[in-house]
Amino acid sequence: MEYLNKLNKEQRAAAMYTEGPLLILAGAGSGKTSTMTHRIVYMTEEKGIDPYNILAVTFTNKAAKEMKDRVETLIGHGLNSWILTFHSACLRILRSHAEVLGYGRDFAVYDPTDQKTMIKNIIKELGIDAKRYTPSYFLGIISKCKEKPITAEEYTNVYGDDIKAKTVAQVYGMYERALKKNNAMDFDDLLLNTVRLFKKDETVLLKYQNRFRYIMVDEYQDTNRMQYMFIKMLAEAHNNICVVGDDDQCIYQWRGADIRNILEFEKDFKDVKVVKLEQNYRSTSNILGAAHSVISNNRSRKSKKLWTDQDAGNKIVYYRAEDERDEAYFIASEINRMKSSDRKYNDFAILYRTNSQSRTFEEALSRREIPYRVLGGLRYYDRKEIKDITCYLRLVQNKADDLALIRIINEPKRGIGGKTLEKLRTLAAVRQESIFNTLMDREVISSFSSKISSNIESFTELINSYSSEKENLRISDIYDGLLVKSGYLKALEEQNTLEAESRIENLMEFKSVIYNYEDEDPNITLPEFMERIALLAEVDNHDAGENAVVLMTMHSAKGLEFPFVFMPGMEDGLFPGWRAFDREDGLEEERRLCYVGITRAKERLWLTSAERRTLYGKTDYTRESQFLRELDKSLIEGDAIFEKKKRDVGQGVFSDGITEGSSFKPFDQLKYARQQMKKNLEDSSDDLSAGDMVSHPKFGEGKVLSCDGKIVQISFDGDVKKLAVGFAPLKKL
DNA sequence: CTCAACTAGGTTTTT
DNA sequence: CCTAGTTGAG
Repeated sequence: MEYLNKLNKEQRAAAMYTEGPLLILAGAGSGKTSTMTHRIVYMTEEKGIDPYNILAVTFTNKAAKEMKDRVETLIGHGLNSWILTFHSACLRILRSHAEVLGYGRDFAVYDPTDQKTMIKNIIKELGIDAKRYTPSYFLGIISKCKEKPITAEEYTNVYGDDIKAKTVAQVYGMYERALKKNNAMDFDDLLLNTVRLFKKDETVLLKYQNRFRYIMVDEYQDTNRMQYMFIKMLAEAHNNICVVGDDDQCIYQWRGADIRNILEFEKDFKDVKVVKLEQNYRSTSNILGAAHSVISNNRSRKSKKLWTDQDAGNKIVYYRAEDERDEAYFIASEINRMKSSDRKYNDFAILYRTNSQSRTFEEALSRREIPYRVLGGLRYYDRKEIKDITCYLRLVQNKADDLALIRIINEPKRGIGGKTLEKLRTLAAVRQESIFNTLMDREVISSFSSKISSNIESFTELINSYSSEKENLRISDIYDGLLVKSGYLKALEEQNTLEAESRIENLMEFKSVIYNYEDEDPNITLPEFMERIALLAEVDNHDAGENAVVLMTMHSAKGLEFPFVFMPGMEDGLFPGWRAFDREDGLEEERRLCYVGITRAKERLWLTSAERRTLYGKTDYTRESQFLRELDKSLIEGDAIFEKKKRDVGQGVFSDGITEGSSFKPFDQLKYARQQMKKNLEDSSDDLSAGDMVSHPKFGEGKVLSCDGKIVQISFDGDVKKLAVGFAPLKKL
């Protein structure tokens, strides 16, 4: 019980209240995670609750991982509770019961890019005027529907049956059918289908109700309707549900988060115990005061007031820059200045409203050779090259994935262009089979010119050889092999541009991600790996130990903290964003976001804005953010010090002597990784004959039994494996 | 079929 | 400003 002494009175009360519904209203920095982890420890260690019966859901993988790690550190061993994100919890459940809903067990998860591609196809197919209806228009509506939920059939009943609604309903319907046909679910489906599953098959629901007798939900203020139903259905049986949240930090309403979930929790469940955590352990009182002066302009909020016993600390710095470059250079030099006093780079964070703001900062930071890390924005697998290679992997795993095939069949260029592909698609549609299957038909292939048909053949051969070997190969070897043998890497190298170089770099980085997974679980299979990737946001990759300044949106920063925080772009129209005024509650949500941003800071906070800002190629004069006007002025240190110094001294030279154009080389892992990859593949010798001794990275040493030039049979300790010559990573001994 | 040159449209935030 | 998509010349 000693470990509970680290908690304050309220925290302890929350941790020890294990039976019945519990609402923890936890202000920013009030030790929420600590309370939750101790609660789990208390339940398992003191109350004798089997960890197997505990379910804890979070929004991000990062939060889930952190909670799990912290519990395991406290108890000193692993535990078999489910501590997962909503989406991965649903995915896990669906994997075991998908057939109840008519899906195959190995259904794919489609990410937003896939969704967009599908909608584009449908728009084309229906001949819809692409100028009036964009893919994102449909996707937005569809996603909203799935949150309610409203099916495609119900759509016109709800929204009338004018042309517009009919079009939407039609697209929605086709989208759903296409998903089903591809045996795929989108992110919304994961939740929706789990709830459907629970409704459809009571034994399944009972099974999980019976397992999860104790349920915890993090960031409850951000749950949407489906997430609420998911939790509610599971919790109904035992009623041991603990939700943690802060209505002031609800920043996902635009995405369907329903703030009523937390405001009405006390009505939803009977005899709710409420605990308020109001002592902030994170920030100085100046920072807290600033946060409070902003958020108190919101009308609809549960009453609570954070307090701290920390000192006032430094005042908040506000700097009004000339333009966004000046803003970035100011921040970069402030980091330099602070850094000298034995601080590490990862003590600094730059939190902005929109991802597009990151560019200027990247420039300014690299010019000063300040290491930085941009999180979010284009996610890893949204980048073209990552998406491409992922599609190769997807196709290897599941040859029926038409979406993946279409994307890569001519990437890199192998002379299979639009015309050819169109023929193949219609043919496959007529024959009601996957495109890949159609490609395997010799008759079909021979109907094309000899050049095209041989191209097709080598493509199918490439996929097939890895597909048949996928059980034997490590993911990293499949990855290397595909990159090299598809010619993808070569095509990039031949471009010989800076851009191609950075693409290669990204591919190498992706490879190190693969290595990490393999290190954690040497037996990880391709499907397992793909699954983890699908639900991974880049923020989850944030390594707090890396000595680099962190750049991300305020949204992504929720749940994190930094000693020094910069919030640039404090201008009306940017923050709060102009779009905030479309929605009734939009401004309040922006204000909550501002609150979240400010409360990330532990010691010092800088706010900046620019007089002129170039956005989408247009330069405009700006007005200082209304949030600045709301801030308690007595907490701000003026910008007097900076006003007099012109930061731009002459052409391209900045006041601290850094010259424009001095290039910045990040690091040269890249060359090394590429050499290794090539070497790895060259090792896979193709001139093997019976009797040779070889070594395989996964199976160890073995003896070649036979080799016909295509397939080699090797005995590893009596275990005979068939491997494809030229593809398996074999080393002749 | 590919490549280059051009145009139009779009940007909030994310699992 | 950037990207994705289109068009026209090889």
